[in-house]
Amino acid sequence: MSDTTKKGDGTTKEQQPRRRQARGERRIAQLLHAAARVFCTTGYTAASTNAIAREAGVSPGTLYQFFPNKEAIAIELGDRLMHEMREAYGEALAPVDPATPLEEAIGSAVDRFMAFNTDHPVFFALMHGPDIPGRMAEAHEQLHTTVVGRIEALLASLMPGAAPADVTRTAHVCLGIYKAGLELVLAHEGAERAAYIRETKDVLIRYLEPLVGDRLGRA
Amino acid sequence: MSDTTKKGDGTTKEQQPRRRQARGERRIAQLLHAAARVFCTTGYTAASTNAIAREAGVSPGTLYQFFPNKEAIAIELGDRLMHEMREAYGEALAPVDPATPLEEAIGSAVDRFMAFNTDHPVFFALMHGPDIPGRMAEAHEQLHTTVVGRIEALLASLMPGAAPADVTRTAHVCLGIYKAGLELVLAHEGAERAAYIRETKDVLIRYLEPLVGDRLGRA
Amino acid sequence: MSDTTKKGDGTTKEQQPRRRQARGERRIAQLLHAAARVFCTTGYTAASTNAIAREAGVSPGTLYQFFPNKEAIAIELGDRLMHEMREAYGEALAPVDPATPLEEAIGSAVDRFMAFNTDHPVFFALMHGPDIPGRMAEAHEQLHTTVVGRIEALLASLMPGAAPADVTRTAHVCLGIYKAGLELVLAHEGAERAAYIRETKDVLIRYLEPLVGDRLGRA
Amino acid sequence: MSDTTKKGDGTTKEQQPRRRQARGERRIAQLLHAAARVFCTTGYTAASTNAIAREAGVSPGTLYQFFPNKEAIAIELGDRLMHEMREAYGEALAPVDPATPLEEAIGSAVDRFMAFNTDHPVFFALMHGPDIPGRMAEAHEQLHTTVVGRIEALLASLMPGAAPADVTRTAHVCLGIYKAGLELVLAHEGAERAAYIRETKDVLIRYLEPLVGDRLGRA
DNA sequence: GATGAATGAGGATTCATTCAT
DNA sequence: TATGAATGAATCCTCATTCAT
Repeated sequence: MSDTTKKGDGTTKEQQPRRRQARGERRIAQLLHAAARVFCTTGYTAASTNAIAREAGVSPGTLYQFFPNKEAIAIELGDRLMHEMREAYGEALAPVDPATPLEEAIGSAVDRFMAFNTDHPVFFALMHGPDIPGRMAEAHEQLHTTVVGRIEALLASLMPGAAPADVTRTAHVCLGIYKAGLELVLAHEGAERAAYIRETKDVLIRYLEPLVGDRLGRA
Repeated sequence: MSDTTKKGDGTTKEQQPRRRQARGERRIAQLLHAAARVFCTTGYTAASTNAIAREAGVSPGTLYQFFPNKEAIAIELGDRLMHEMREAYGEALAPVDPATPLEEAIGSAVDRFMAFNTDHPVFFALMHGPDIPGRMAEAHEQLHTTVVGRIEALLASLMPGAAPADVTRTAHVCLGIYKAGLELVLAHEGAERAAYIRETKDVLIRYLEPLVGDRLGRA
Repeated sequence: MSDTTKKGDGTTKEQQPRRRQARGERRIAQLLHAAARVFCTTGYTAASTNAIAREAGVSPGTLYQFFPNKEAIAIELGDRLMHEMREAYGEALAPVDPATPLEEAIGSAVDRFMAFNTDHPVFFALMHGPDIPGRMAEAHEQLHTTVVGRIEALLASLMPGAAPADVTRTAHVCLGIYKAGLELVLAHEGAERAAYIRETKDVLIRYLEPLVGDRLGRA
Repeated sequence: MSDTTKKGDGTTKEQQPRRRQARGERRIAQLLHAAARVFCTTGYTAASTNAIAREAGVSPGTLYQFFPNKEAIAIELGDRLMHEMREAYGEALAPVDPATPLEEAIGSAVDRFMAFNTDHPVFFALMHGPDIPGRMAEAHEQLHTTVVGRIEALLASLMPGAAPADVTRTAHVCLGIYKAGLELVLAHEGAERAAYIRETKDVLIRYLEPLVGDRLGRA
């Protein structure tokens, strides 16, 4: 409230940008957290910007000072989520050591992602398939593209000889399987949830096994 | 389809109104077609009853003469879709002859369903996962339950010794895989689409193979 | 009227927003006036929120920024009316000096209320009996209860020995008489109106006389 | 169903009008009963013509074959109610034998009317004061006028010397008191209802006593 | 930056009434 | 007559977004 006021001079232009930005950052984080909560509670489509602002404890106007529209909130949220994911579980997305058995590679990757996604349920809301096949909202599109890219990179190291188109397709399929598994995981708890994690791994492993059959330790 | 026979009572009430109701029946069909188009264009959530009425070329009031709300439209649409599916591809959902190789069984089932679903893209809109895991709209719930039930029945014949809970879980996973595949299939065309159908089959086959390993012709 | 004092805590939060809220306060008043006009013109039941907004010269959305629904408008309007009434004619509802002759007490009370109600004809709309006996809308209920309570308090001082149930019943009857009289008063003008005020007083006086017969100055 | 059909001749034009009218009469009665039920349940304003038709088990179109609009239904209902009232309790509204004590006259009149009105709660819905003082709906207006006229006639015999304007005013006041009492009576049951009937009588008696003070047996 | 008021088009739904059959 | 389909304006209410302060 009294950050820049009551100083009586109009010349403090060198220091303030820092402050400003810091404050702005805090606001943005606050808004994104609120958005995450609202998206989780109501889903992306049903989430209203007013509700997000309310949840963040700020006015609608303030929200629009930082984001031009609802989409932008989701996009930024997705970006940050990806950053956070990379920081927390970076290696899970890194090219795999060819010596690692596929089961282990997939098992640990799924474990990490599932853990991240159950900790950050927004992810589901943002990855949630488009209402109309083929046409995704900007926000989803962006996140989706990024994620597919990472999976492609991962797969490239597993399927060295495959054509790019095949890698891309396989990546899409893997993501599809993962999202389907995630939905089921999030919809259950306890032992049942664990069972669905297990199933998701199995589906992926069995799907990929023949595609990467010529790897070390599997022949 | 059958106006007066459903209950099997030989009395056959409602003979005079048949002509009158014919118009209504047509309107209902027309409205459901319009709804299907709108659901496909905008997705279920974003579809508005006014848009459906407009698409059907009638006034909002007319829509509400036949359906109490959007939900009811989706439910009826789902019902009819299931009926149509059963009539057209009934045997695809029937218990499988144990002599059929799994690949063939799944291959033909996926072919049939994919064909049906590309012919009736609404199905995807109606099966489209809930915005929030666990909480589905009535319309989705109903269709989902029916479909899962059918898959369970199918699987029961493939996994004779399995615990019901496992069958249920497997059914959910299969449906998840299928929906993920369908989304990809609908998002592509031509050769790419065919490739995705191939992938979907592979995922399912490889996933189910070990679970039904004791079948004839597979040992 | 008093912005920050209601709760009596010396901390006086909300100092900065005062200016901001001033506009809102004005809008609320404006909306309530508009609502009063519309209620008087069309009656409470037939009044539409859009009509109220239009009358106030604002958009529907603005109305809903301040009131969640029609009911709330009526309730707030009733509250303000009661406040205003208490401030303007507070003593008319205060326990009566036992020395005052009944005629005078009732005469002056009716005069005051009639004056207030002809100045604020909304009151009638808000007090207007329920469409179905026994079932009142919240808005009416609230105002009704308050008013009956006041009358009970007044009567309690006039009928010291009476059972509470009798006092309550008498209060309801008095209010009924008053409302019936008010309807007639509002439906007429000039001399005829005055005559109806006279009649209303007479009805009340004659009804209450035997019930408070043991008062000073009347024996 | 088979009233005029399957006779194969188009010449039966003399007898049918009777039949027609008879059937029409039945329909009208049926609709009016339904309307009465709906008016009682929801109040006049909230009652919908569709609801009335449904309650009567006919289509909306049929309703409009007999009544041009909602108002007309209420008017006709009010008329019939008045007829029935006159037939059942005709003498209660007849000029009073000057020898009858006022208490008895009013007591029996109120008893009769209250009995009629609790038996026919529609009456309340139709007599229910206008939403806006002075402006009544046609239906109410008509019934109101008739009722006031009867009361005037009754009072004329009690207040032989009074000016017509005074009689009219007194009649309005009496009706107001009665309606207020009726509302309270209908809102309560059992002993409390009886008590309110008692109060209504008292109010009327005490109000009228001085106005008819020079009657036999009261001086 | 921050606030909260303001917008107005759009959503679901209802209803008195009319019309074709 | 009777039916039930059809209408379309009107209802309440929401929401993304903008604006004055």
